[in-house]
Amino acid sequence: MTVTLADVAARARVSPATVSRVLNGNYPVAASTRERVLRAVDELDYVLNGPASSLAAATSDLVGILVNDIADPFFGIMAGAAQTEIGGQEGTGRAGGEKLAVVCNTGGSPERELTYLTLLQRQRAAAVILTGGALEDPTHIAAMSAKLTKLADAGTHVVLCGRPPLPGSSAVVASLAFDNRGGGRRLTEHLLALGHRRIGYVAGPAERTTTRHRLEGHRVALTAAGVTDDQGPLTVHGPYDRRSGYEATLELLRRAPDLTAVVAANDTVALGACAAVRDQGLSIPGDISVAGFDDLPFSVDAVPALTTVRLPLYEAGARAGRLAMGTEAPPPGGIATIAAELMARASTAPPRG
Amino acid sequence: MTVTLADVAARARVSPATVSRVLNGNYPVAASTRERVLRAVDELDYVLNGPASSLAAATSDLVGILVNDIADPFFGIMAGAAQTEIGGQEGTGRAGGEKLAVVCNTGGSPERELTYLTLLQRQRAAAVILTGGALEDPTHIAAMSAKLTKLADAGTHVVLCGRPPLPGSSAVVASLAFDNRGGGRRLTEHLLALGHRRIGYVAGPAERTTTRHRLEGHRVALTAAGVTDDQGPLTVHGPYDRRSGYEATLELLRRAPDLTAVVAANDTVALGACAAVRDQGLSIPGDISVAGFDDLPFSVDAVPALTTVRLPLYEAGARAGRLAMGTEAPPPGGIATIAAELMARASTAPPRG
DNA sequence: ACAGCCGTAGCAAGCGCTTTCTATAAGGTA
DNA sequence: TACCTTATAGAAAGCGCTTGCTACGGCTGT
Repeated sequence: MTVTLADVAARARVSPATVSRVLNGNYPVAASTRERVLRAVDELDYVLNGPASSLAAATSDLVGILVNDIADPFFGIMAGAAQTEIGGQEGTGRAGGEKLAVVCNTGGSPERELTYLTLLQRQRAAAVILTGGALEDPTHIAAMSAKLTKLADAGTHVVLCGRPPLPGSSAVVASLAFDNRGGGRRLTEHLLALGHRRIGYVAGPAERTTTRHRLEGHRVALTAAGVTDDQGPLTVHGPYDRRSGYEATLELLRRAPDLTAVVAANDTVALGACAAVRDQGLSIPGDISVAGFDDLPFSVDAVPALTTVRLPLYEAGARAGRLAMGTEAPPPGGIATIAAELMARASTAPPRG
Repeated sequence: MTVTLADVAARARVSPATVSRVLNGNYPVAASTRERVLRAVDELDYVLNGPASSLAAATSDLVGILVNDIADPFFGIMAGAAQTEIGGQEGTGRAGGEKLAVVCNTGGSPERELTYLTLLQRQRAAAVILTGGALEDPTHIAAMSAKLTKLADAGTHVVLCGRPPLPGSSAVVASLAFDNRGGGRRLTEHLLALGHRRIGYVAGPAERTTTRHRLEGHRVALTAAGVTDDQGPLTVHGPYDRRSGYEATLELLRRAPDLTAVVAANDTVALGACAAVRDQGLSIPGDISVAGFDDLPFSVDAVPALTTVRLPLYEAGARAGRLAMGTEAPPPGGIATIAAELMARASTAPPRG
């Protein structure tokens, strides 16, 4: 029923060892022999048994990419870039670095994150890329550190992309972190420069690094401008989705009717915020300025075009992919910070009057 | 270094067979023994060797989900739903149906599609879900049919989601196809009912089933309304992205200055179309009505809210996941068509004058 | 009280491949 | 011509797990 290496060997009149070597291309095989083997492979339509191969070689060609929300382009772009870098590298033959880059959706759940890591560990994955913000729960951080250390010890490359280095396993992983703090700061500085003083902030889930860093940047800017007073009430937390932006903005408008600007945790949230502002009969940016974060592709097409902070998601994902493959040297100390650039567009303007 | 089953067995003072059975829970083991084994597993921090397990059992817990573009929420939503259905099913213990649901990004490339299928075949995947439109190239169809048949023969469940049944391997796979034709027809009927007669169409790539079906629906509606004449010139093909919508719309406007409506291949394309219309100094829907397809989450937030055709992406993905798991009975004949619902919103209105 | 069962656990044979070590045939050198 | 490289192929020992079959107490039934 199933064609095995031995079948191919028999047909090519060589030993199984030779077939294996032809397929893996890591040992000299005479050209004529190789050709005979390759022909047999084709004729029998042979497909390597991955598990058997992985078991014998004690390695696998699986690369896992963990994302918090696969339906969010923020992750899709990074994951796609990484996958391209990993899967598309080979052009010559059938043999060689055929990696299976796969993305796993944790849905933001710490349990699923750990579960996926265990599953990948089971498979003896060649590499693992963790994307997006991390949870700041101490228990979970400890569990993750332990897990990642174990993975790294087993030879799995671990790369963090868009996620700050994890305390406790710093040495074993490469980390590409976005400058969320700096981006957040510049965004709010932009608003302050326009003259805004009453600025609402729709933050992401409280326990995520991304959320905290962006918010910190925001506050740093505010403090530097001396707008420190009534801070608490003008910040609302919620998930990174459209609906959260909508509801939080309504809430902010209720709390502070004199609001002149809303900064959202990301572009998706900003879209919800825009909808809320409009549904209140207010105009953007005439009555309220709105800003996002990430600069996802749709942001430039929003009406009005969304002021936001551009993160080089594709480039970061690609680099993470290369790091995972060992194609690119890790940054000094294993840690690199990726710049975030302010994109001032039409959704922000000086406050009325 | 690495902890193996035998180590656990030794520590628990049982045979390896017993440990295996405890872990797999498919054979009676006395409660006291089980507990002893479980304790040893914990103490040694044992992680099953996936490849070895798969090899011995001749099955794997990998489920592959192929998508054309991972950065597109259209696929993200379906894939996420499927993954939830597959990965999230187990709540009780550590053992049992722990499947590793992973998504693979083909980027729309037929080679990569085949490559991923081979890779999954290597891993003896438990199931494979193919999402989104298929390429209509005969060579590729034949290759896919052969591959999928082989996969199915090897015991892999094959499910198509948002993709019409493949000729030649009909019996081996379950197929959930969207009613793209019907949706396309109803959308254009809506525009016709509003009074539009000069309707431009920004189609997707010519060789995809999705593209063809939506376009066919459009033409059926047009023909039924007697608007058959100058059809060709009012259709432009391009990729399923924002930019294509922008450029194609500019082109359409150039070709037919009397255009009163533009139908886009999907919502993302529609967003580009809207941008183009606006950049020409025209208003939506005052001067030009614009419609999309898919009803992605952002469509309702567009300004004006986008008229589109709603596809139950989440439900379809979840169902595909269940089909792949064997949790749900396949539809009669293995084929189900999923309804598409018109969502008439503010981006379409009667033509001026 | 003895045969026959049921419930558990162990033995041992692989699963299909990789890889170390060994064998052999050329080819080169003295 | 005899000996030593070099290039290439084969033999065989696992990799760590699953599972069919066997073994062995303790019960039940008559």
